[in-house]
Amino acid sequence: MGIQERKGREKEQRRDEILTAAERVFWEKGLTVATMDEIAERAELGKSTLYLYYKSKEDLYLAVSMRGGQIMRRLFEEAIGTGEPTLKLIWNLGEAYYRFFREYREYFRMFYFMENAQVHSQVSPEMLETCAASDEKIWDLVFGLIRRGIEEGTMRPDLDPRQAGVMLWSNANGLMRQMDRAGKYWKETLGLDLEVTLRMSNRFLVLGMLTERGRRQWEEMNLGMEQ
Amino acid sequence: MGIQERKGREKEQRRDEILTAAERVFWEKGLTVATMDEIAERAELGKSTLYLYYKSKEDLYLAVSMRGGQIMRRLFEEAIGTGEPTLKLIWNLGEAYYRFFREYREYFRMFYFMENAQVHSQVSPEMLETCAASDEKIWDLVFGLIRRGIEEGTMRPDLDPRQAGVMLWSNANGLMRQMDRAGKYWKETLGLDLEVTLRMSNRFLVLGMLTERGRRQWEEMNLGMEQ
Amino acid sequence: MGIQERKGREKEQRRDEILTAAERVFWEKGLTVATMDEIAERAELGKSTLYLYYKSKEDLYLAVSMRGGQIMRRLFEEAIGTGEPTLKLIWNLGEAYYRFFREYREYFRMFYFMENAQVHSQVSPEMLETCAASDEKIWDLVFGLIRRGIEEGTMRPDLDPRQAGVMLWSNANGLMRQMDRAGKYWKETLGLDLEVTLRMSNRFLVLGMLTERGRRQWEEMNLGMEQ
Amino acid sequence: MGIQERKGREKEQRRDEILTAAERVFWEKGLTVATMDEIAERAELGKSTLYLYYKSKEDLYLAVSMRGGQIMRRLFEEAIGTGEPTLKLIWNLGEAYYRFFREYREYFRMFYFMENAQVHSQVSPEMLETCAASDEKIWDLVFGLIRRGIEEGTMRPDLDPRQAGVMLWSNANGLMRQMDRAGKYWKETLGLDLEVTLRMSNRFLVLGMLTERGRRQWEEMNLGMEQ
DNA sequence: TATGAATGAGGTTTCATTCAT
DNA sequence: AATGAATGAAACCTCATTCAT
Repeated sequence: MGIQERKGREKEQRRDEILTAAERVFWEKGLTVATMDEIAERAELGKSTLYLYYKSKEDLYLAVSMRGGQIMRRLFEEAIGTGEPTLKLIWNLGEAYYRFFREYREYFRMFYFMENAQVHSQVSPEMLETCAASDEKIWDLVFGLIRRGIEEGTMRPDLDPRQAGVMLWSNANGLMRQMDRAGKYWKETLGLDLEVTLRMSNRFLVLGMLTERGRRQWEEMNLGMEQ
Repeated sequence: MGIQERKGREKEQRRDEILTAAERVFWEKGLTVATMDEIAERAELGKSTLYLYYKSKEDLYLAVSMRGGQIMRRLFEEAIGTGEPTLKLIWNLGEAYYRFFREYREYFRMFYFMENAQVHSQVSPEMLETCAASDEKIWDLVFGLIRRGIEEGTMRPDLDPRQAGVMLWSNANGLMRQMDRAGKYWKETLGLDLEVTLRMSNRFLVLGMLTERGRRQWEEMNLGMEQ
Repeated sequence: MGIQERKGREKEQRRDEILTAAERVFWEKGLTVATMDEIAERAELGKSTLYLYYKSKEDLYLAVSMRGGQIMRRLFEEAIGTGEPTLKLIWNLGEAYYRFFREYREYFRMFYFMENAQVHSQVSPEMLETCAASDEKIWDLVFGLIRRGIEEGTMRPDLDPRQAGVMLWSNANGLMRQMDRAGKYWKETLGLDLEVTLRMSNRFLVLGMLTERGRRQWEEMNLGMEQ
Repeated sequence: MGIQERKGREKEQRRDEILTAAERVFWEKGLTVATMDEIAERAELGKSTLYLYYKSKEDLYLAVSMRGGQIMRRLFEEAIGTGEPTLKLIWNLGEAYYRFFREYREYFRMFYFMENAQVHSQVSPEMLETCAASDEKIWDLVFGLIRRGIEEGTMRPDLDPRQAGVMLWSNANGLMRQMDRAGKYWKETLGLDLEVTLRMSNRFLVLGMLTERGRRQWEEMNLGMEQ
């Protein structure tokens, strides 16, 4: 039994080492250019050993991605676990996503991959499912929060919580993509700080979702107006 | 003289045939999986002939992409050339982008590619420049429109036109990505039509940008409330 | 008739222009790396036009080579047309070859090509024949000279003129190849001037071919001892 | 331990098999015309396997070449290891080179390749170095022998051993090239056996290098006069 | 469990040459 | 005579993946 356990631990640890090696390579080269050879070398393992742990390069890529997903979820949970009013928590959530974007940019970029349906074919179904599950948990955090806002009467009762959630999320996402790709250009050539833009758009959207009471509460908190 | 012209026309036509063949293959397989072999076969040309017209697979991909860019620009120009009030034109622009998304989905997807900096290295500088120029023209349409709104006093004077532009564009983009990737899931599993969400978020954002006068005008037009 | 002539002249001139263009490209890149495209561009002609004048790249290469052959023959003829004693003329011939090596190195190098029988297959029979004819003329110069030496009693009567000729020629050739490939190395690293070596070996060979009378005459002329 | 060893042996053997297959193809087709495809097929290996062992076609070519170099060195060492007088050994060396030419003609031809600087660019630096080292060892054999002759007073003291060496080598080389390319022509059309010429020229050169004492010793041995 | 070795399937690109005009 | 366009054949090389040990 003890042996079983140790073996299990060791195996888990080995998986982790592989992920760490893969991470670096994927971050440097991207999915296409990265090679299993290089990952194996960086992991100080035989190339074929990688296949004992992950079924394909794409699977491995997704596994690394999911590390990012976990970090994101942790940030989200911290952001909404402060005991502050619901509207503030919603704001916090946006800020947490933005922080994830700033501090874990590489993971953020890896998420692009999921958007390319054509590559999904290379991924094992199990991995896809694991991903979907992870995704769902995050969405649930968001949905739950908005549902709470509706229940307490600060958010409009005609709002579908999921609609509101996807709206906020997609908006933030779209802008951060823009920042990632061309933020430098916007700032240096056009003199425009997209970070401000991001907060502003977020505020506009939230305002659209609030009841009169919510609006008053929001203005008291003065969110997204600093700077 | 006549000969010269005809030759020129024929060459242009041949370029077009190649694009059309490439289009299909790229749409079916995606950039990575598509092969020049298959494109050549579909174009009923020798593979090497392709290289007479386009320097690399990536170049060809971008050339196809730019067909989409041109369509988009045409749609945009139509949308804002109706002589309607500025706010309505802004709305039209969003609708035009959504129409592009619905009717030219494949082109929309090709734009993903531009976001992947790692592949840029394979593209010829000339092609990149052409792309950038095309991009700029589209942005200018958007910026100009918002600037007009500010000048006529329907949009808030403290607004930076470019900030407003990128806000609207990124939001729409983010949501449409979501729709593309998982729209079916949202609709069939969650019963949520993201098209409605898209219009709603767009309306919220615009509302945030309007002056009091603009808001009244907007409400009269009742935009984004149908359905 | 006049027209015929002019056409002929023009055609000859065009052939020459092509040769000149090809020359440069071959000298810069070598046979393998040079491309017909580049040659055509340098000649300011369409690529297919080249094929009107030369059947293949290899043919063209040989045609350029033969320009070198003609130069060599001219040098040889000058060298033995001075009216000096036969032994001096033999020496002159060696010097002429060496001069060709120094001043027309690129042509010298092109001759390597002939040694590679495997490439001969790509050459048209006519071109090969032309080459052989050119070769023969040069050999005849050499043979004739030695024959004269034998007849006048300065060279050993038991010598086969052709044997003596090929001996002198191959020896010089072998050393000049060495110089061409690694002359710098011999000089700079080993401090050895292969030019001296070349003259010395030539002298040794000639001495071996002389009769007693020839030897006296040779010593009077003091050839290959300077420096 | 046993396993390690066996694996090492097997790998070495595989390298050898590849060399043998490559050898045949290169000999038949020459470097340019030979293809890795054909070599792989002849080796009954996947084409990619070749690249596991050799970095490029040129590298593989050189590796085959070096087999020839090793054979040559072995012949040379045998030739000078007989305990005979130095002058005889020098003669032996020439004979050994000629024997190499006759019996390992294909390798001899491969050496042409080294003279083509343009192809060097395709070769890995390691391979070039290995080649250079192999070359040097052979030259050292030759130089050492002549140095010995000078020391013992049979060869002229004013002679530079390296000069003498390159002289003998280049002369032999030049003639053998002639034989290789056109030996048949000389023999059948002109009735001249270049083998005799080779020995004669060699004798003439050596004679030029000898002291009076050396000359007497040489004549006693009657070298190069047989037949 | 770990891996070295092997490979198959295909990748893009090049270029001498031909053909229709 | 001249050429632009087209191409076929092949070239080298890569890499994810599998297999025998």
